[in-house]
Amino acid sequence: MKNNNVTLKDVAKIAGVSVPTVSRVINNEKYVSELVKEKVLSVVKELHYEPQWNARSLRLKRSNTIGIIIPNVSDYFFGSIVLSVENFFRKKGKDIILFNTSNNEEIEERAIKLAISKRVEGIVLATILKNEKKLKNLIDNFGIPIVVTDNKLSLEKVDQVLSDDIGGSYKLIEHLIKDHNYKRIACISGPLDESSGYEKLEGYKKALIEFNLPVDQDLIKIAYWKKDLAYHATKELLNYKNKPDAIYCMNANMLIGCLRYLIENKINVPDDLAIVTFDDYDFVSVLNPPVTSLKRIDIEMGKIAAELLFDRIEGKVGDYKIVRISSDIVKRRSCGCNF
Amino acid sequence: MKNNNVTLKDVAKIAGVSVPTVSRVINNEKYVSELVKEKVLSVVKELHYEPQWNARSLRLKRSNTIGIIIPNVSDYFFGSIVLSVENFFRKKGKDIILFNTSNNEEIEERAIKLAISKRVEGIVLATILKNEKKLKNLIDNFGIPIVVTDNKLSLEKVDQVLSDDIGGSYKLIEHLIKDHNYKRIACISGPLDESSGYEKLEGYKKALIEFNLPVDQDLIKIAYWKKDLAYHATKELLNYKNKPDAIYCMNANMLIGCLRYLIENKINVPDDLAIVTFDDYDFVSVLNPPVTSLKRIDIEMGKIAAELLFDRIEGKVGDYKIVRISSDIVKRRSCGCNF
DNA sequence: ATTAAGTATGATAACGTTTTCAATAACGTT
DNA sequence: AACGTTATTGAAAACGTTATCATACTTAAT
Repeated sequence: MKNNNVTLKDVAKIAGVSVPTVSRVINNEKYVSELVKEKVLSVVKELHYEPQWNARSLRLKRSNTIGIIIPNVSDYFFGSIVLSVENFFRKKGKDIILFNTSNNEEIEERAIKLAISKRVEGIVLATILKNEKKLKNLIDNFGIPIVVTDNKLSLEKVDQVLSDDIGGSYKLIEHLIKDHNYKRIACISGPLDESSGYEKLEGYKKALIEFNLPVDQDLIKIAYWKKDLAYHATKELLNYKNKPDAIYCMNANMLIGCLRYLIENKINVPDDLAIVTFDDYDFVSVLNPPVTSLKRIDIEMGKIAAELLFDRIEGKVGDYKIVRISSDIVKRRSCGCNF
Repeated sequence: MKNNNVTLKDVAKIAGVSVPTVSRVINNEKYVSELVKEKVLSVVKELHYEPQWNARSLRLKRSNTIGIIIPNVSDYFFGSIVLSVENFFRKKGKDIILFNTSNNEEIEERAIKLAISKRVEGIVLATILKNEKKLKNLIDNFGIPIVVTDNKLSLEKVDQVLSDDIGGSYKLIEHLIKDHNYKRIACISGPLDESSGYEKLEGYKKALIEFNLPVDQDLIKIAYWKKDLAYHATKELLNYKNKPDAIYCMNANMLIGCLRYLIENKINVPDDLAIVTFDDYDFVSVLNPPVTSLKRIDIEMGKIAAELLFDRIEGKVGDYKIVRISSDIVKRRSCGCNF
């Protein structure tokens, strides 16, 4: 009864037909008699035959597999991306093979090569920019469809799905200034050599400048998307003689670090300090007070990335796109709104 | 310069040697002369040769791939499991292929078959119990190593890594009763046909009984791990004439739903109502007030699951284990503690 | 009745590897 | 000088599929 590697040959022998005939049956091709079909299917069932994808892929030169390369699945943002990419491609009958890079450029490079070696049909890639040159080489040499997300790359021949970081930041800061009259708005930032950090900072500055507020370098703390660094950044900011009256956190991790300091030090939001953050993960709305942020677009980004990749895999030609997804502000009490 | 499928044969031809020789070089076998080795490696580099895993796997009868089957990657718990399993097996040179089942039994069954069809070397499975019988068949028929996590299965021939749900619940409720004298403790529960729901409820009841409190069915609301159902459950609970004085949420999603209702209705924690929850994800500690919970063990569970699976794959024999991981309480202000 | 077209099957080759196995060369030992 | 090792290589087979081709049998159309 135990399978442990039944092959077409085994099925063929017992069913008393040839190997190609069995293949035809399980692939539902025409030109198989009803009689044979039934016989074969019954043997397939009896032996618990399952086709072997290695062999199939080798023969078909098609792996039916998509690679997804991200820093960390358990991150709020990347988890969602993986989920929606998986959902999309599962429906298309393709599998997802997952690579966590832990933000390590060496691991990322190995991941890309491995993915290629596995002959994935395409890659969804959230890259750290440091590999840009190597990545260009890989794309040129292997010509595999890649969709980039999260960080913008200055590469041709890839589609990109990005959030409107400049616009999003701008909306948040504009709201703080225009609707609530905050004047010293600090910013806990991601690294500026990643486009998402750089552009979010651009949006922040743009709003300040537009409303005639000074851009004070002391109010900009780079915390590399990390909780603990954000904690320390918050501490520094609030130890200034001339304290900020609002803090903008560029991602959820840093929001958590920031809040940890505020709670430990019993700083009241929004009375002592306003808070806004970029992404609206579900816990953000149940913080006390709920935190103003931008509506989530991660699920949508994943879906669009998957669609673009699928089109490329199917051979659709055309210019490579950079899709920017912008998002509305969700006003909540952390900035003084009364919702 | 473009690769697009360089094979050993191509390398062999240009290097002026035979195919097996190239194979020997890239696999670092002995009995290859230095001269040939150098020549071959230079051609490999020049042509950007990457070995083709399909062919390799077919020949070696080894896929170097692990399947991981879970309801939802972007869930706090499962995201962590996936992360630690990936980390472990990546170091062992194995890939992870990911299946989201969306808690759908049909999808789960297909996922298991697909995984087998891909000849994964083992499976980490967080299953919904409904497939238990089919799962037993699959295991019997294919004899593939499986480690089960999250929910306990009454199956032999699998290792299991579970949290100590009874003990954990007990600790939380005990704390509420013994240290803070709460008397009407409600419970927002997962479904009772999953062991994690059932056992958490057992722990809850055990504590009540032990401290001579009645088990009031009206205070037990099943919200199927979902935010919105937990929201409604909370609403119902707080509309009773005889309101609860504390609520225990069995997972993070339901905590979020519960908190949403509390915030909307300006219910003060812990003055009006105490809250405890099972898992200590990072946002739990920055809620206002921070919520009492049990220390996270998801990362550890993933690691242990991976280790057990690896041992089975390597052929280690021995009794199948059920590893229970228990976890300490983290006391915070949501239940009246003063931390 | 002859032919053409369609239906049903199997033999053979191919996908890209690795693993025998055999052949040859190089080398020291007697 | 004959021999046994050991080192180096290649030819051929195999892994489990699917595609191509050829063959044989039906059926329908003339």
